[in-house]
Amino acid sequence: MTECRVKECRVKDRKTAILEAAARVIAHHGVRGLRVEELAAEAGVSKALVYYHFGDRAGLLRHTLRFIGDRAERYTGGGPPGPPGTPGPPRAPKDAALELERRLLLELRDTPEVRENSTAWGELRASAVFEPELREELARAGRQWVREIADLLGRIDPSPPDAALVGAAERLTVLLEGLSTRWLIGVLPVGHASELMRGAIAAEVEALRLREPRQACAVA
Amino acid sequence: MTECRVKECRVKDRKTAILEAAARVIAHHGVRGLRVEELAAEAGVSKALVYYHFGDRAGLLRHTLRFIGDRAERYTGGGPPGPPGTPGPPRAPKDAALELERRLLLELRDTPEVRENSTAWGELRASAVFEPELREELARAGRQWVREIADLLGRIDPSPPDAALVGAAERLTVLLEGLSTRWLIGVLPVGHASELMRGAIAAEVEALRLREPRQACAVA
DNA sequence: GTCTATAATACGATAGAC
DNA sequence: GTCTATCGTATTATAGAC
Repeated sequence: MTECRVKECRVKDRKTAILEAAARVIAHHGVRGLRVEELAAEAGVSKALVYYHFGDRAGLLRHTLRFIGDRAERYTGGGPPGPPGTPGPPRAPKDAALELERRLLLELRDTPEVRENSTAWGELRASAVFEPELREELARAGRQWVREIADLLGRIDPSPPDAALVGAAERLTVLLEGLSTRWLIGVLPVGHASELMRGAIAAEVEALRLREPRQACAVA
Repeated sequence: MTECRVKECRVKDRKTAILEAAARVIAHHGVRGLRVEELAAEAGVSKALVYYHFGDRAGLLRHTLRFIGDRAERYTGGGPPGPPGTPGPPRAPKDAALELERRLLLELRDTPEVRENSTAWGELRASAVFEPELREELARAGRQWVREIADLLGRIDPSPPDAALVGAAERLTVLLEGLSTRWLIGVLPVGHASELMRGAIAAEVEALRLREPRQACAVA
């Protein structure tokens, strides 16, 4: 089904081309602005082919959500989709704390790839309020993303119970989504968003450390 | 222009009726699903009247955003719009910490009013990524909301510099938006969202306290 | 699998009377 | 300020050939 045999991998099957175009169009005009005709033109195929492959508009959105999630999974160099992001250093697992910060800040860089992935993901997430068929995929991606962040937190400080790690991870990932949204809206400069993210990481890590208060002042 | 002279205040001018209907319709079908015809029917007026009062669809959205913000301002019993919420105890300023928690959790209650306001606000916020004319109002509301939370944080602990209070407030309000979104999507039970919010408040308050590390263990 | 052509209609916006 | 009637077109989706 795919013709990808040459080094450059330029020849894609049209189904994939449609999904890539969908991500691009959604990032530029939103889910509401997604016209099947425009999408087809962008992908270089006919309108009818879109319906052939995805049934209807809703099916297209569902597949696009999954596609974006999978793409981010490869891009972040790790497990999760989530509010997807983009390339980054080929994964050098130095200190867990640094890796955690790297992972979370990966989604807050003003590059075309991050913008496109994050904008499209944010749009689809917002649509999910009214399109229940998107929820399962969102929930799945969210869980995976939380799990990964929780594991990184656990590598920084293994003492807290898993529930506490997961709670912190949930807060950090949800905050990231919120920051990303504000950034993309244009009411929050991306640098400020990163700074806030760093602050939250620090606060959460500190809070995890303070779970055993006796220990807190022992060193002092 | 308004006929509101009887105790029940039931007779509203049609412009207001349109805005209320807009909030309702957006909460039920999203900005994407807002059809001017349906809105008019919901408000009990003609389609043409909507255009007369608001010019076009975009103008309608702009005014609706402001309307929802103002309504939340009254509802929360305080200053801010923001990810708007609803009624609550007629504002008993007990302890600042409790007031802070009350304010933030006000937006995470599963009542028809909160759902409607939050859903509509979330939709309009998401739309703002592609409709720049909504940004100014969103930024204004966001600043006001942050200011209020920062002030409450300052009442809990006056020692940190204002920038630190504002940073914490920004994180808390952005997190609230994210939690609200996830709740409304249906991937996060409202009780769990509240729990996460409380955890974040605790972490931020603690982090503010630890800004002067020498002080931290003095009491111990 | 992929295309062209077209059906069917939903939707935003306006004209003009009252 | 408010209505009814209508216009023009943008969009989704399908039919049917290749």
